[in-house]
Amino acid sequence: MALTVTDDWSMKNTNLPKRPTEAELAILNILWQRGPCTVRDVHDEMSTRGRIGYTTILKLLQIMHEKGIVLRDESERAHVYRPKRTQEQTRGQLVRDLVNRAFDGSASQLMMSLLGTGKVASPAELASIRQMLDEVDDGGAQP
Amino acid sequence: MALTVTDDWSMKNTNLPKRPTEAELAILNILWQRGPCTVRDVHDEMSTRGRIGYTTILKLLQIMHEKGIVLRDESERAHVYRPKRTQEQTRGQLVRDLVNRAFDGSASQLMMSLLGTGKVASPAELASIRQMLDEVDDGGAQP
DNA sequence: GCCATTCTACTAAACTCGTCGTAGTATTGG
DNA sequence: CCAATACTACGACGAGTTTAGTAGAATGGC
Repeated sequence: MALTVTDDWSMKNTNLPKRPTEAELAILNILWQRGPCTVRDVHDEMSTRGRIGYTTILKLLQIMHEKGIVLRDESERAHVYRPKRTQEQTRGQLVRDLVNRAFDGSASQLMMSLLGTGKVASPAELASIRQMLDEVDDGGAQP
Repeated sequence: MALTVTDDWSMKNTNLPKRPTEAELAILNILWQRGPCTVRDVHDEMSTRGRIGYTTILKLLQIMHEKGIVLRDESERAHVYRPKRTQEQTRGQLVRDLVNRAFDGSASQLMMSLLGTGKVASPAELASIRQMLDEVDDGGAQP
């Protein structure tokens, strides 16, 4: 794809993780929240949000397994799936990706956009952000 | 799609904007940066980043026009394209989308992830963020 | 006037994503 | 033991995305 925005890599990118698709992320969210799940577990959870076929979830999880997004325990008849990467890792990846694709690599511009939506106006959120900022600033000067 | 995370719609969602695809966003970035462009303008800019066909860009822009993502001035032979929505609007949309899809609707959690990447450690960026935070906090109490 | 260039439109191939049906195999309840 | 049930694997399909080739119209240089 000639349109990608030049992630600075150094050849042989065979093992770098691709970002999950929409449906994959929805499944990962359930896996992170509920821990290792069978197809049925995931499907039950999904079903509370809307109509979705069992085999659809099955197929998605099989594909995610092929891609290496999830790990599979096949020791029991009902295979048990769990995420390969942590939620934090994946979130970081998604954020980095968005910063590169839409914010010219500038994290602070993303912040600005975030604050500009008015969706973050809650005082609790602001306080939380300030605290994080302080922590980063304090311990940020790495030895 | 039963897997979408329940955008709260109220019927007749015909006019809500969908988020641009990867290639569309790349083109929009050029349009925002350079102002209204012909297909050739966009293609020339794209060509500096990699090999890409002229008609590929043409087709993309035609599709984007059909979708209403860009506006087209056909008064000259070489049609001139410009974004329909501002960069800020689109950025806000993308950020909101990511917050909902991957951060459980919590903007502050996105902040945390952003600060955790280490990519934002630049003092200048931190200062910039602090300032933004102050401004939001100050004028945040809407009349 | 004519030929090369430039532009748009049309067509379509290759690929991904999301969806699900069907088939086959293993487990289990009566 | 056998029928119902539950599970995985496989295949397929429709929609959307990205890519590009080709046709045909408009323009311009000489």
